[in-house]
Formats: sequence, structure tokens, C-alpha cells
Amino acid sequence: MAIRAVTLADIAREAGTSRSTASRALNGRGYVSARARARLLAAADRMGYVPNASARTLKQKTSRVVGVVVTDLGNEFYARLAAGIEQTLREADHQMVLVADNSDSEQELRGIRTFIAMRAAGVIMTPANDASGALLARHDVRIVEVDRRLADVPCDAVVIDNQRGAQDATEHLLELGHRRIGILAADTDWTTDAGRVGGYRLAHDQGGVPVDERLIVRIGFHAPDAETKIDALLDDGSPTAIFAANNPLAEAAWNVLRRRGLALPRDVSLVAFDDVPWMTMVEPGITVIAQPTIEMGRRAARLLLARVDDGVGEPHVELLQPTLVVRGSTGPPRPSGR
Amino acid sequence: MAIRAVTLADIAREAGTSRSTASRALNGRGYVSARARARLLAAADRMGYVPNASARTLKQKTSRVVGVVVTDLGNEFYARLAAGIEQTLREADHQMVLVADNSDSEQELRGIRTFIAMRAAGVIMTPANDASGALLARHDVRIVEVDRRLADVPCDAVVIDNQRGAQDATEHLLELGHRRIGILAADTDWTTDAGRVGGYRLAHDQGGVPVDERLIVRIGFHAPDAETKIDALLDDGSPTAIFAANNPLAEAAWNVLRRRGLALPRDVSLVAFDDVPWMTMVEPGITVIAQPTIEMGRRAARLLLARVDDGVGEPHVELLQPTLVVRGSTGPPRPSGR
DNA sequence: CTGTTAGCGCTTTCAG
DNA sequence: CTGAAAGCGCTAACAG
Repeated sequence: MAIRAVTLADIAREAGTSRSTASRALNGRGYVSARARARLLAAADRMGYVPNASARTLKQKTSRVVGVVVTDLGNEFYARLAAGIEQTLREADHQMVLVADNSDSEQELRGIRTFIAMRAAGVIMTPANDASGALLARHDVRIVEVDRRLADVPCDAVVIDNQRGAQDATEHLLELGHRRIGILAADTDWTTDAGRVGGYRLAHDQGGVPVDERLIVRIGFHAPDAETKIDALLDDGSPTAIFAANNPLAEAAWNVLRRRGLALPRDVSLVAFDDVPWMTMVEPGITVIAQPTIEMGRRAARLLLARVDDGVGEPHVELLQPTLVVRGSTGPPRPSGR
Repeated sequence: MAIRAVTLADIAREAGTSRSTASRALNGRGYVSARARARLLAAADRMGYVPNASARTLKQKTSRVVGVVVTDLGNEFYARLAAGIEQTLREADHQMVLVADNSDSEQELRGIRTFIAMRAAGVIMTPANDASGALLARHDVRIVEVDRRLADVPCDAVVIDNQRGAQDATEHLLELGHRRIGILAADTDWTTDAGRVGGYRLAHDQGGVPVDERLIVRIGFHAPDAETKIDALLDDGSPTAIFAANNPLAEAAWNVLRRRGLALPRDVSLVAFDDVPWMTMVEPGITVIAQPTIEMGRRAARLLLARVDDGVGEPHVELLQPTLVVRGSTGPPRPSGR
């Protein structure tokens, strides 16, 4: 239909001005007489003018695109993070180009390169690779890390207090009388898992309860054998409670417990890190360490936007506090022991 | 750090060739001697060359960006759709810029304009506004509609057979003996809701069961009064079964039933359109019309990619079949009646 | 096989 | 307040 896209030159000609004046009028910067502006605006509207973002980006050496990389869009947690980011970016008239990396460094790096190629205004990521930060910094693109920290260059971040949350969860269990608490954590070197395992240990230390290392189970992301490992924990570790340090592991644990016919909390107590919908719907509801996921996304976006405006400066790190929500899945251990 | 981004000219100079030759070497199209190519590639690598996407887009009048607009990223269904799209796009070395429109025409149009500005290779959307299609067509950008159809211009689409699914759900209930089946559908003019309500009616017609219009309840997206309307249905319509035509409505219905202490399926049967994780975790599990959501996203992306390569031609519409999965939430109505 | 040339559409000094 | 001019980085004829 459209023989040729309408350009600034077209509307300038139509309104009888130069391209420069047209540019000023349509962007609202620089002096333009009211009359000229009105004619230009009318012409643009009439001709259905849509500015060419590439041309502008080429000239200005920066775009309104923000690159976002998350681990897995199919995981409710990351989906909500992305939802918060998108919302805030949209309100600020920026665009989100979203890449999932399945926690694979190579995928992440490819995404990052694309963002550099697009002259992204900035990048928000749940990092998987500490080299990405340096690459981005070298190309002068701003970074905000969210959920976890990894970059070996200073950058903004918004994270949850993982240690505090895990400590709360563990103390809650300890107070109920549990002495053999299994912990299920992802098999990564991420700050999230380190913090959560750390909080678990700390609570034990402070409570004077020794930690049996067999109770600490690391399970890879998307590992097919998650349930097997949980079964093994149950068989060999005799835990009276389980702390699942992320929502897929909580789901796996819950499924194993159900399959084995173990009643919550009578036979085993369960606490999860990260609250997702099913946890309030099952009976009993799951006790959780809730995190403000969408809000984390929003804040990450705001931090990035601020950084883009203000340029360099001290890194801002926002540490949000998680909340222990006690529901029915936790209770005292069986008096009998085992 | 980087004083100035390294450009094609830099690496051409470094390798002692012209920019054109460098361009050919790095893109692998056109003749380049093996020696020149090797030198160029080495130089690019050494200097950390990242091509400038805007410059390329400006020249070629098209990018590798695909615009995607979904209704609500916070809804599991749309998140999975996006996940499937992203995965396929990534494998084909394209980028997804993702916008949520909250089923608001104005938001959608803004997104669309952005995509046009970016010279997107194409757009995939769960449409909310029939004007978007025309606008995109005018600017010569390819469209794939997913989940529902709306555009007033011919375009590719991948949708589920809503009528078939709803008919299956309703027949299942009818066969169990239900005669008063409530249906909860979104308050839209979308093909999804029309198809689902249509299938519900059709099953009744074919079964020779009259439909009481009071049993058909339309509830706006994100309506705060969803539960109120469901309560009203229960109070005034005396349904023995409820068919929730999308997953948020299923969740709302389930919550209302639980609050009122109604047992599934003894007091009321429940069927949902769209299978999400909680539906297998609650007790009893929810009988659903399952749709291959991630696969729908993948197919939409493949369709778009094919369209971008092949240019114009007959619209391809993929109609996927949903599956009835019977779980515990459906059973015969109470013999007593009410 | 390679280099020259000519833009793509926009913004931004800089004179007027 | 406005226009002329230059150029962002890349690609695509085209002529050698």
C-alpha cells in the first residue's frame, strides 16, 4: 500500500519549511514559531508520519530500547519480574527487548551483544555470567542487576535479602522444634543460593543446632532428577522439615511428598522461598518467604532509567526485605521422631 | 572506557581493505578472497567489533526485531505464549520487543507505532484493536495474530479451536447429567470468548437442553467484581456445574467455591479452559480443556518468520485442537437437585 | 574479487 | 526563529 514511508523531508516540504525546523517542531526542542509548529504537526498527522527510530538512533548514538535478560520466561518468578520491568519501561516510553538465557553464559552473551548492536540505553539482567558486565561497561551501556549480583564491575542492583529470608524460614522451623531441616537449593554460584544457604547455616549456628551436611541438597536448574534427589534426601536424611529455596524446587518437593503420601505438616513441614499462586490454593497452604517480585522489576527499571538520565555515579543497590508468611504447611515435628 | 565505538571503517583500515569488502566478509555475502576474509575476521575479533544495528536497519529498511504485544504478562497464559515466541525468535536470531497492552486499544496502538518506528520485521499479537492490523499493513509490516483474531485485514494466525473445546467441556458436563451449567466468560468481543460461549450453546442445542441466559455470565478482564458476579450466579442461577472460560476466572470461581464451603464435585462441578499448574495440585484436580500454549507461541513465531522470508501470499491460519483432560472436579450433579 | 560512490532518515551545530 | 550543511555506520549497485 504505502509506496514509500513518509519521512521528515516529506512533511517539511508539505509544510513549506526545512527538515531542521520540522525536526525541532516534532521533538519539541529548540525554537519554532507557533505557526510553523502548527502546520508541521498538522502535516505529520495528515500524512501518518512515523519517525524512523534507526535513523534517530544512528544519529544520537543511543536508543530508547532497554535490553532485558532473564533466566526462564516459563518460570512464574521471572515472568513477573519481566512484567514489572515492562510496565515501568512502557510508562517511561522505553521499549523492552526480552531475551531468556536458560542460565547459559553463551546465550546471555549473545543477548548482550545484540543489545550493544542496538545501542540499548541500558540492560537489566538476572546475570548468569560475570563477563557480561565488563563487556557492557566497555561499550558504555548502563547495567542493573536484579534478583542476584554477579558482575565484576560496579553496577546498580535490586536484590532481596536472601540471607535474612532464609534465616527467618529456618528460625521458624527451629522454633517449631525441628532439628533436621533439609534445604533444597539450586546448584549455582549465584548470590541468591549462596545467601539462602548462608541464612540457613546462620540460623542453625545462632540456635546452637549443628548442620548435617547431608541435609543440604543442591539441584541444577531444570535438572530432570530433582525428584530423585528429593526422594534421596527423604530416604537418607530423615528430615522433619524441608526448606525449598526457590519455587520450582518447592513444587518438586510438594509433588514428592504427595506421591509418598506424606501429610503436611504432620509428617514433614515445608517452607518455600518465593510465593506463587498455587501455594495458597493447596491444602494446607504453603508457608513462604514472600518477595515483592513485580515491585523488584519496577524498581530495577526505575533504577536504570535514573542511571540513564544521571550518568555515572555511585552504584545504587536496593536491598528489599522478604516477608515470612506462615500458612498451614509448617508445624511441630512428629513427637515420635523416627 | 571505549573512547569511540569501533566501526566497519576501523576494521577495514586495520585490515587494509575498503569498507565494502569488510562488509561482505563479515556478512558472508558476495565475493571476498579467503585471505582478505581471514584478515578482516581477525581484525574484527581483535578490536571487539559489534555491528551497529541501527545503521544496518536504516540502510536495509528492515530489522531483525519482532514486535510482540500480549494482553498481560502477569497472566500465566500470556507469559507462556511469550516464552514460546521468544524461544523460536532467538533460535532464528531475531529479537523480541515485548509490550503488554492490558487489552487497551490505545496502549496497543502505541506499541504498534513503536514497532513501525523500529522497522520491525513483523508483529505477533493477541489483538485488542481491529485498527492495528490496518495500520501495520499500511506500513507494510507482517502480522501474525495469536490466540484470537481481530484484524480487519487478512493475516496469518494461530488459534485454538475454542468452539470445539467449549463444546467438549459442555458435553462432558451434560453427559454427567448436568442441566444447569453456568459459564463464566470474559466481557469482550474477542473470538476466544465468542467461540467458547458458542460451543457452550451448541452443545446445549445438540443435546436438546435449553440454555437459561442467566447462566451466562460475562466478566471484564481484571474486574474487581468477578467474585461478586460468581456469587450472584451461585445465588440466583442454581448451577450444578460451572465452566470457566479462562484461567483467571477459573481461579476466581475456585476461590468462591472454597469460601462458600462447596465441595468439588459433590456440590458443584468445575471445568476450566486453559490448564495451569495449580489445577493439578489442588484436591480434587480441575478438569480442563488444555491448550498447547507454548507451542502456540512457537508456531506463531515460525509463521511470522516464514512470512518475512516468503513475502505476501495466502494467509495461513493454524487451528490447533484443545484436549479435554478429565480430573476430579467434575462428577454427576447431586441427586437431590436443589 | 575489490573499491568507489551514493545514500538510508534523522539531528545538530552554525550562520543568518 | 530558520535553513544549510555535515555526518552517524552501514550496504548495495556498479564499474573496474
